[in-house]
Amino acid sequence: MLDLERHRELLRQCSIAAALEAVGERWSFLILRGAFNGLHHFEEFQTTLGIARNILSNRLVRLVENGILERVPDAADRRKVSYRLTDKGRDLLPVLLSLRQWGERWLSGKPSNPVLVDRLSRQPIQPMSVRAADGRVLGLNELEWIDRSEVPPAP
Amino acid sequence: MLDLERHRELLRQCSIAAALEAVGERWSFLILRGAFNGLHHFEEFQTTLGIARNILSNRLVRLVENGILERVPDAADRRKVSYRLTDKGRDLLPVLLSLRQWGERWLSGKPSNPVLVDRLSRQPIQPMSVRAADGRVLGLNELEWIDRSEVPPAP
DNA sequence: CCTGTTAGTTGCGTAGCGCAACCTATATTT
DNA sequence: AAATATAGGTTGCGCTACGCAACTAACAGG
Repeated sequence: MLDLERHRELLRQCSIAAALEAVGERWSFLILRGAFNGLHHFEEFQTTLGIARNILSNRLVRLVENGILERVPDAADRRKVSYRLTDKGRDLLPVLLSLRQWGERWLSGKPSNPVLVDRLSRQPIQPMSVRAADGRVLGLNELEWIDRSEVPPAP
Repeated sequence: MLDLERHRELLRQCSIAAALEAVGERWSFLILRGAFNGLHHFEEFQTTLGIARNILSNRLVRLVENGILERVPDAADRRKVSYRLTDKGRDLLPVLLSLRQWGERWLSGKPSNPVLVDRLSRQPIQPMSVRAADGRVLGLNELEWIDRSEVPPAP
C-alpha cells in the first residue's frame, strides 16, 4: 500500500479530474445517454430530456469543443444540425453503462428498459466489472494500488 | 432499432438519472476517488482535494445519506470521524475506473499513477469494456438496444 | 488550563442553472 | 410573394449552488 503523502501528489494529477472537466457538468451525462440512444437534434434533446434551452445550447457547445460530439450541418435542410458522437464520445460507453448498472442494482432495483444486447446472440451484455489480465473478475480485496515503477514485467 | 417516441418514454425513467442524483454533483466523484485511494477523514479529503470545507461537509452528508459512505466515529479519539465506503459505494469502482481510463486515453494521453493491479499477478487490470454473455468484447456496432420483452430465452 | 487538532458552520460574494420570452434563418403553405 | 411554421439558438432575470475565509465546538495532549 502506498502511504498517504504519496497518494496526495498523485491524486492531483489524476485523469478523473480531467475527465470530469469535460463531462462532469450537470446535464452532460444525460445528453450523452440521449446521443447513445439515437438522439441527434437540438429539439430532440430538449423535448426528451426537458432541459432548459440555454443550458442545452451551452452543453452542446462544450461537448463539441471537447471533441465528444461533432456538429454536422444537414445538407438537405440547412436549418438542421445533427450532433453525433465522435470516437472519443463513443468511448464513453463503459462509463455510461457502469453508471446505469449501478443505478439498476442500488437505486431502481430493477433491470431497466431498453436493454443493451449483443447483436449476434441477442443476449444482454454482462455487468461491467474489473478484470485481471488473465480475465478473472476481481473484487476490491483482490486489488491494490501500486506505483507504476513497481509493476513487474509481464510473464 | 426502437423508434424515437418509444425511447423518450424509457429515457425518463432511466437509472442513469437516478445515479447522477446520488453522485452527480461537482465534487462527489473526486471524493469517492479519494475514498478508494484510502482517504478516511475530513481533513484528509480537504487538504488532498483542495475542496472548500463547507462543500466537503455538505457532500459527505449527502454521500452518507445516499448510503455510499458510512460515518464511523472513532472510539479512541471522539473528535475523529472515519468515512468509509459501503458495499454500495465500493460497487461504484467500475464507474470510477471507466472514467479514469477514458481520461487516460483521450485527455492526459498517458497511463497515470498509481496503477491498479491484480494482487495475485501484480499486473495492471484490463481496460473496462462491454462484453457479451460469452465474454467477447463488443464494440458499438455489435450492440443494439432492444425492449426487454424481445430478449430471447438463454440458449 | 492552555494550545493544537478535528470536524464542522456562518457570512458573503460569484458562478452556474432554470424558465419564459425573444430572435434569426430557413422551409413550407397559400 | 406573403404568411406561417420549424430548427436552433440567445437574452434577461431570478434562484440555487459553489468557493473562500473566518469563526465555532468538542475534544486531546501536555
